[in-house]
Amino acid sequence: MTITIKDIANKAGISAASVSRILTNRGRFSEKTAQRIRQLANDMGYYKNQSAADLSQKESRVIGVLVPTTHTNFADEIIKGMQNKAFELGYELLIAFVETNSQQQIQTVKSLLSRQLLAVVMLAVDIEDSVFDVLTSADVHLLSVSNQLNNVIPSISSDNYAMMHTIVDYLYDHGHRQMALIGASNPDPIVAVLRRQGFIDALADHGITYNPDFIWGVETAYQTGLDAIKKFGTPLPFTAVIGSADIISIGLLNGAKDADIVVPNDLSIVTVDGTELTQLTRPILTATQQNFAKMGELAVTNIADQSLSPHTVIFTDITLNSGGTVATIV
Amino acid sequence: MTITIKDIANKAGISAASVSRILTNRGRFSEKTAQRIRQLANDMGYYKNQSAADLSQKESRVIGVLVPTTHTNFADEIIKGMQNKAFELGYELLIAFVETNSQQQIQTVKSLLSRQLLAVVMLAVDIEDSVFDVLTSADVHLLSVSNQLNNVIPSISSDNYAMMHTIVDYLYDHGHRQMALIGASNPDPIVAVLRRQGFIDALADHGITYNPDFIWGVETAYQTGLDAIKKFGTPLPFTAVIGSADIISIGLLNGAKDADIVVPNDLSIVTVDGTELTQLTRPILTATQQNFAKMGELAVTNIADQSLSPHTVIFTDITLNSGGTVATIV
DNA sequence: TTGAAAGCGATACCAC
DNA sequence: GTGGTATCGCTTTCAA
Repeated sequence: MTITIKDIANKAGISAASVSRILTNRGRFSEKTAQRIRQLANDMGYYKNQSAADLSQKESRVIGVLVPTTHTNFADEIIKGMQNKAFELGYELLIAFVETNSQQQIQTVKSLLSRQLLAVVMLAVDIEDSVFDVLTSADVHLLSVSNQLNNVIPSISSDNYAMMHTIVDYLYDHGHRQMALIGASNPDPIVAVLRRQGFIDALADHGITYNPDFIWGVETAYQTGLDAIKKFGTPLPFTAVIGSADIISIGLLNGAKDADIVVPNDLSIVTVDGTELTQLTRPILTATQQNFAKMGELAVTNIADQSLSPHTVIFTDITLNSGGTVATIV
Repeated sequence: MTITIKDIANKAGISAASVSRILTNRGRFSEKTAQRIRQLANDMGYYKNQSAADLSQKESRVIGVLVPTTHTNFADEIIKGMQNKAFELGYELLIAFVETNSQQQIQTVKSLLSRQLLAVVMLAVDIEDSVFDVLTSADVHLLSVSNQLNNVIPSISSDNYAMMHTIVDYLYDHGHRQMALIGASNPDPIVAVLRRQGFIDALADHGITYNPDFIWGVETAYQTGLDAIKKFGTPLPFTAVIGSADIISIGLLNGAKDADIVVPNDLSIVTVDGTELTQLTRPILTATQQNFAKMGELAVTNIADQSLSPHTVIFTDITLNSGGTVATIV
């Protein structure tokens, strides 16, 4: 049988109410009995029944997190950031992985919503409409991290539009004039739209008319990078390429290797994300690193602050880490 | 205000008890009213308050999962396996990431235990003793996945001892006589012990006396692989090396590249784990692939079956996937 | 087949 | 400071 505050109260000869006050550090009580009770609770191996606590309290301190199972290796970093902040501020994280399988997705989300949650954070999740409806119809706060959903729900992400300017400027400064963008051709997530537009506009700022053929690739996948090299053939019609995710860029790098294209001499690569993966390649990938841990922290602090409106858009900083995949063209 | 079964009951003109029976599919009720109630619940946007349900039921269907934040990229695969099975059998997963920071670890585990859990599954977690005590003193079922903890708690993993035989045999058949094992020198996790012993015994089976120097490296980290190559210098005193995790093997591969050691001609590499990472290298890593998804599924089914004793040890299959990192020596 | 009522464990309000 | 008590939402006997 599990131990309840009542058990503790009985043994200590005081009321359950007092035990509750002491164990939660709320209201008034004498430090003397408090000591005794805390000791007793510990000795008896007491664990709060959180379900009971949740039930009797109106406000919940649990934040649901939806993580896509499609292996985005930065999800861990965001979660880590969230977890640290949550720990610090006394919140709890309830993490749920969502499959692409929509049937299961709805099920998962519904079971999430069955816990009274303070908010639900979606990590780069490309939610299906049906699931999104479920989410919005339930009245929890929603927050999207690393994916912008303009004016629908608040979001925390990098400034994807500006990021492309940073990259294009960098490549331009290194003498590149012909550039491609791989893996951001989805019509769907706003991130892709912003990156495309940023890419095009940044080129225009340098007086370069973009070549629509050079924006290619839909899936955020290793294969997309491999395929891109195959598609454009040798010699490549551009001198630099931007991979819209680390995993894509690794595909580009290996695809180039397979086709005897030497990086960076024959092809320069800049990747977006800058996770640990970028350190595993030879040469090391030059990357615009997103601050995922910060996104996670901000997610929690903003939820705690209640400072979110559907129009809230928060950007975290990005850093350009130069590796060995960009050559200067003379 | 949130909608409760009482609200539904009122609107439908029946009792809350009936609504509960219908919505949980328990006990008797007429299918006719059931239809009506289900429809109504849906229309009203009802979500079960799981806390209340948990509180009133003795038995829980929630499985806690402890995942180490130290990026082991196979944790995802195990979780995916668990999640699929859990979904199928009607269980819920409560995933908690645990930091190496012990203070936080205890906190996290305690908050896990505050939910009444059916069981706690530890994924390759190297639990600190203090945390382990907390876990065992609370009366939940414990299960270790991908890490054996002989005779203390039940476990599901690969047969690490046999796996080393498979690898050594494979390398021996390819003509190798001098082999090293990198990243399994920890005294601590039993997995490391088993791998070392398997390695030594497998060599002995081929009449090879092992060289203690050739078992080296403690951390399961990229850097361990890099360092190993540096430590042994050129030319390497062995022709083949076994990396005790994919990330280590990638370190070995890049370390070799940096030292102008050609893989596989100058050095053969076999990696343990066989995650997607192995596909990202050039050459592709030859790997003994563990069946992580299966481990996850078995974890859930065995918890469901209640068939676990502290001495239970379940092995899943391993496959040797030949890539391009093993050469035949003549 | 359905309803009334008694919990489940913790919290919070209100007296004392 | 401390103790009684209603309450949260759901499940589950037990009667009807």
